Parts: sequence; C-alpha cells; structure tokens
Amino acid sequence: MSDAPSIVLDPVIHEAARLVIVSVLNECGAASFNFLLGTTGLTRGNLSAHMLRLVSSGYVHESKQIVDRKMLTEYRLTPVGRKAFAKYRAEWMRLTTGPKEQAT
Amino acid sequence: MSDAPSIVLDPVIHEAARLVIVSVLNECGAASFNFLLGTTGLTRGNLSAHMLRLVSSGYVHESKQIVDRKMLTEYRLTPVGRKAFAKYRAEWMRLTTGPKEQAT
DNA sequence: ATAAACTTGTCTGTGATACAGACTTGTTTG
DNA sequence: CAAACAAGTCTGTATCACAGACAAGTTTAT
Repeated sequence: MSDAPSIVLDPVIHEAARLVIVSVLNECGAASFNFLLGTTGLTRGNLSAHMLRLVSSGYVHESKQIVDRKMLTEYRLTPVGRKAFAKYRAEWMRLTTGPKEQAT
Repeated sequence: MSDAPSIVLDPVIHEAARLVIVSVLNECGAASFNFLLGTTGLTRGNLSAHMLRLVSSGYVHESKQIVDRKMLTEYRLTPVGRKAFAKYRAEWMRLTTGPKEQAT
C-alpha cells in the first residue's frame, strides 16, 4: 500500500547549473553576476537565462546597483526560494536513502 | 585561488527518473521491470529507454529469466554503478553544503 | 568627442533528450 | 485460435541547455 509519483524533485532547482547557483546563494547570502559566472563556468548568455528562470520562479531576487561606478547585479534567495531549496534537499535525501522495502 | 568546473554531477544518474531507479536498486538490490514501472510512474517505452541507458553506461546489470512461466527482467546495480552512485551522492553533498566563502 | 573596455542582456540556432503512445514480438493460458 | 501479459522498438513532439553573436548602457583613456 503505497505509491507516490516518486519523481517530485523541483526541476527548476534540480538542473545541475541552477543547483550550483542556488547552493551558492544559500551559503553566501548574495552573489554577483560575475561571481556566479566564475563558479559555474557558464557563458554569460547562458547564466543570464538561468537567472531569469530562477527570478521568474520567485526563488531569487535580483538587485541592480551601481558600485564603484560600475553596474552590479546581485542575487539572493527569496524566502520562497530558501524554502524550496530546503524542500528539494529533503526530497532528495528521502529519495536516495529511503526505506528498504522488498522489490519484486 | 580556486575554481573548479563545479558542475560535475554525473548526468546519467542526476536525471530525476534515473535517480529514482538507481536509488531503488541501491536499496533493494534487485528490482523487476514491472516494479520499477510502478515506483517511477513512467510509461513502458520510457522506462525501457532509461534502463537501456543505465545498462549501456555499465551501471546496471540486466537479467532475463522465466519465472512462473512468465518473462521476468530483473535489474541490479553493478559494482561500477554502485561506485558511481556513491560518488554522485558525495558530489551532491559537497555541492549543496559547501564551505561558505565570501561572494562578490 | 571618439574609441575602447566593462557589465549585462537578448536572440538565434543546434543538439540532446525526456516523454507519450502506437505498434511489434514472444510466451502463456483459455 | 484468441486473449492476455511482458518487454521492447519506433516515431513524433516539446523542452531545454548551451555556445556564441550581437546590442545597449556606463566609464575610462586618448
């Protein structure tokens, strides 16, 4: 007696590149576009697209400022994003280290 | 001083459906095609394709037998697969709970 | 002022691939 | 022989990650 769809990992977070990004934001609090460029190794266009997806999913907040007379785009997790990441991690753990039932 | 590609999660294992499959095999030792059908919720064709990929990646061993006068295809992780899964988990952990360096 | 550099972003094309569902083959059972 | 079950194969579709070209705004150098 049991069967869940089982595949419930938030695709927005699960994708490898975004998983890196979200993890960094979760640890560092905030990170700039250029910093993320380095940590991910993505191209600019590509990173931009990933950030757009995270922002429009409501997981990340974007702030544009001028620092040192230069444009600076900074990102940080929203409360929703933080919660989603926590849920994703919990689901991942449950999945990869679930109870050992007998398979047929 | 530091920058690794950062995105090093084995794509064969990271994909959500296959992550479920590999996790199940890791816990249960062996599982049949029909059992995996239920736990994943995939269609037969789809599951077949995923299993093919896991088998041809050398992560899963496939055995076809006749049980109760019916065809039975069983899968289990190979030593290579088990090792790859362990590595994947280690990488995932490192990634999602890495050291808190200062971001720019 | 014009050019060069920096930061970010948009757009396009391409390749990979996950997925549903139809059809196929082989075996067993009524 | 027909119906049912197991396991695939095949096709078409949609998504999506990615590289790289180009655009736009700001700042610094000449």
